[in-house]
Amino acid sequence: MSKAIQELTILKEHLTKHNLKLTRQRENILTTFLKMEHVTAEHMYRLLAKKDPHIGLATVYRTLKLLCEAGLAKEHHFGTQTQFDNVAHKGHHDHLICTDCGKIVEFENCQIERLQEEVATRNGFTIKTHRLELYGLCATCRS
Amino acid sequence: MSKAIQELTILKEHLTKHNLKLTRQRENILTTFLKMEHVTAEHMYRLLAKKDPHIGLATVYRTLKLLCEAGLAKEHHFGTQTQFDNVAHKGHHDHLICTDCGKIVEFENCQIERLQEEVATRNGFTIKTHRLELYGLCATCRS
DNA sequence: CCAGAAATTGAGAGCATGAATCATTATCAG
DNA sequence: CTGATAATGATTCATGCTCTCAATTTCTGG
Ligand SMILES: [Mn+2]
Ligand SMILES: [Mn+2]
Ligand SMILES: [Zn+2]
Ligand SMILES: [Zn+2]
Repeated sequence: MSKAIQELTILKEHLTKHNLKLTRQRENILTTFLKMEHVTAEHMYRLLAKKDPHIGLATVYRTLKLLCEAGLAKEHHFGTQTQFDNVAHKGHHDHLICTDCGKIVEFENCQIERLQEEVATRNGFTIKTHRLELYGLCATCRS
Repeated sequence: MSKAIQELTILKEHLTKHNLKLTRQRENILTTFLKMEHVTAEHMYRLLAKKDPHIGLATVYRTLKLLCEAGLAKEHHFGTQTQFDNVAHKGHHDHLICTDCGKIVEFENCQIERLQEEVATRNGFTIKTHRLELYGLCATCRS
């Protein structure tokens, strides 16, 4: 089973479970979404408008939110931009962001995660989510 | 020298250095700002409006930005809210945020900071800033 | 294969935050 | 004081996203 089909299956199951319908727009948005790592709603809208000039911006926003609910996407707020992250085949990770060229590198560091838990426990908190973003210059932009 | 006077001095020096003027509004905003740890522009606006109903919202935004430039405040984006943090007497710190009651706890963990540097170096990045926020439930809201 | 209930769509209005505009007012150096 | 210059505040604008609603599409089950 190819990855794209597997993700379409996940979406279909989510739709069925919530009495929602599979539409041409939802399929198109998923297909385009799966081709990239991170994408903004506006960017997706412009990509889709090339194929279907009548796609609505509201539909793009609604569907990206739907993909989050189905567990296929994850929303990240980097600076002023809201990026949707293709997470179906990824575990948890945080991000390094180049403030010059916008390059995004994903990383995972379980030592940091463990220390976060420690901090929370020490303060009587139970962590539900966290957000760790490192902003700076990538190797290319530094030189 | 009291803390409030010390901070007024810092602001005055910043103003002089940049050919800016000390106004009644700027003094009032600083005075109110120094009384709290974290505040939003809207909240500050409502507090000030009690004393001076003619204060402009734009002035509040402009002055909070000015306080950031003078090093007295630091802007944080928590969820959808933008909080201004009274940092004159604090070093760098990150935040634990209760998603139920909104409580904010500050912490500092140099082990995490060091690991962040390591991650960046390993990926060829030079960190300029970072953002670490832990969201969850505080002890009170958990029970 | 329908018919019809229910969900979805897209155009545009609405909303929230924050920044720009600009005529009027306040500051402050000389 | 006075004049150059900066600041203010009412308002409009910009951005990013959500809501509204009439028209359309989906899809179930007879
Ligand atoms: Mn990612
Ligand atoms: Mn703080
Ligand atoms: Zn770069
Ligand atoms: Zn709480």
